Amino acid sequence: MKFSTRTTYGLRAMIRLAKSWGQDCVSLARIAKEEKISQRYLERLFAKLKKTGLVKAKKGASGGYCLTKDPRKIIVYDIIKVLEGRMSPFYCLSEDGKIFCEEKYRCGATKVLIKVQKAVNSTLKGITLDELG
Amino acid sequence: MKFSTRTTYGLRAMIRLAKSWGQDCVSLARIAKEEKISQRYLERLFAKLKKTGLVKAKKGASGGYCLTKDPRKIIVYDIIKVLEGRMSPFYCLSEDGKIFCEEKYRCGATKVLIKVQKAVNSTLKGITLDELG
DNA sequence: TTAAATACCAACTATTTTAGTAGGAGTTAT
DNA sequence: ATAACTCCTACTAAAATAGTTGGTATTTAA
Repeated sequence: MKFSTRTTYGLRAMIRLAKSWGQDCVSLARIAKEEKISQRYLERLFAKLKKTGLVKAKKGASGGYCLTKDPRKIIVYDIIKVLEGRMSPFYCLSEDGKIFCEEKYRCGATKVLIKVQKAVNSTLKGITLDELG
Repeated sequence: MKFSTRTTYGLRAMIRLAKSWGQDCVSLARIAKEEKISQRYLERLFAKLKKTGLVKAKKGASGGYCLTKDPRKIIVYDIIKVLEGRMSPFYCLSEDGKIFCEEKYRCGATKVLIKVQKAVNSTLKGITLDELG
């Protein structure tokens, strides 16, 4: 059970943006260099983050990305959900904890997974981006 | 972020053994049939579970596996740890929460991972096998 | 107005992990 | 003796992860 590097990379990049909140955009080239992450890989991650409205982009020279709102109002759960793609600990659970599998009446394992999911989600929902600087 | 099928399969099999606690061993052929899991795959999972002492085996005809102790005393965390192989949410964390990565002083992401790890572990440590029947 | 810096788009690839399968050897109750 | 088991090691197919590659579009700064 683990998070992918996407999550860590993306979080670190977002933390970097939080540091420059209220100032100019930060280019991916810069973040990539500072955080030692592949720029090309970051580009792909930021495409997602932009699509969901967590960041906005400024094209052209001296462009880059910046947050769309105050880092104190950005919930870490929302970032990780985008990066990780799926926040359910297993296939028979949806993100909000609903059970898919037909055999639910005899699968005690789902009981465990539901508890884990709740614990993880409530943890992540209780952290804001600014706390990570 | 998810658990592998190993975890679900293994948990279900362990729950099945808990059901027969105090009685005869249960063969993998039977569990595989009842739970609709590949027997060959279960064999491999049980090799691990046996190695860590969670179950014991009885060879030969009418043999099988059974728990080594009362399911009320078996912690789900210990089962999943064996099955999943790694309980750390990311590479730079060890199972007990220690930080490996050199860049820890500037990686706010680890703060998140540590919290998640604690939440998951304490959840799993609070569930015993008998509760899942 | 041109050149450099940037985001943006889509496809490709290498590596690792997952989820098994296959073949057989050793044990034991009946 | 034989059928029902565990047990051991290696192999394989599919998926996910972690990137890379090549190129286009847009904007700023010189």
